[in-house]
Amino acid sequence: MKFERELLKGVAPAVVLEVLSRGKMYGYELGEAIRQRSGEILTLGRGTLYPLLYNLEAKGLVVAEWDENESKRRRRYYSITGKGRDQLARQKDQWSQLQQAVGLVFGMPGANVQLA
Amino acid sequence: MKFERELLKGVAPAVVLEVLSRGKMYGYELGEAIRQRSGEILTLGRGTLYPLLYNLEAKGLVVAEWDENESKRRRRYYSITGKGRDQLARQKDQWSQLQQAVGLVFGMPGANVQLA
DNA sequence: TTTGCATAGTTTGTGATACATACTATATGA
DNA sequence: TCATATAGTATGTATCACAAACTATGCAAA
Repeated sequence: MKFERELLKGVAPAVVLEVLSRGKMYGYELGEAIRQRSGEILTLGRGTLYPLLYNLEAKGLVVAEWDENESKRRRRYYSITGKGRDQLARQKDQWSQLQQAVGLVFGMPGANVQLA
Repeated sequence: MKFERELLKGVAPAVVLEVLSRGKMYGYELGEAIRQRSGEILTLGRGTLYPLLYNLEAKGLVVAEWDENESKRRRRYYSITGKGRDQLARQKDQWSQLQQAVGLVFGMPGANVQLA
């Protein structure tokens, strides 16, 4: 599914953090996981996903480490940090609010989703 | 409500087109209408709304005309075009899909909203 | 009268970022 | 050997939300 470019903006970091909140992953694996978990709808290209990960790392929301196994192909594993979890909770809340607001404007019912 | 800056991206044009699809409005009025219709959640500043309208006009999705009444304060009325309505339908569909995809990733239920 | 507030629109500059594309490189199976 | 899938990096482009500063009008209260 090819989205209008800008539509994905803003929600992409939250999606990455959400998937990482269930366990560490390396970049490529993460891209596949997002695709599968979103019902094949969200597909982040390399040029989107990797810079996004660098950005999250720079903000201290994830930490990265190279695969300790030297013999295999080099993989960089990403884990979410405590700060990342806090940020994720805020972003999910904001997403929920945005969803509700846009639902009201569009006249879509049933956009009232609760978070934990 | 102050959203994470980027979260609003992409959906803003659709919100504007949606509100305009119910009748012509001038910029300031439109901003207030969006705020009210979204349950006071979405507030587009002048620096967001006006450039957005210029952009939609340049793309032929809306047309603008100055208020014919000379004596009053100048107001620029915007109307949605046929092309704008087509675009709106596509954008609403994309929003619906994105909502569903993100809902799946976040594990939120009830994100299956139908469009007409 | 003048002062302040709400209305109304324009313009500029900043920061952020999704994406395409091109590049290097490894593992595996036909 | 060669194609394909995997894995990560780097660069350049286009887009856009927003703050802030600016001009200007209408109206009501001090």
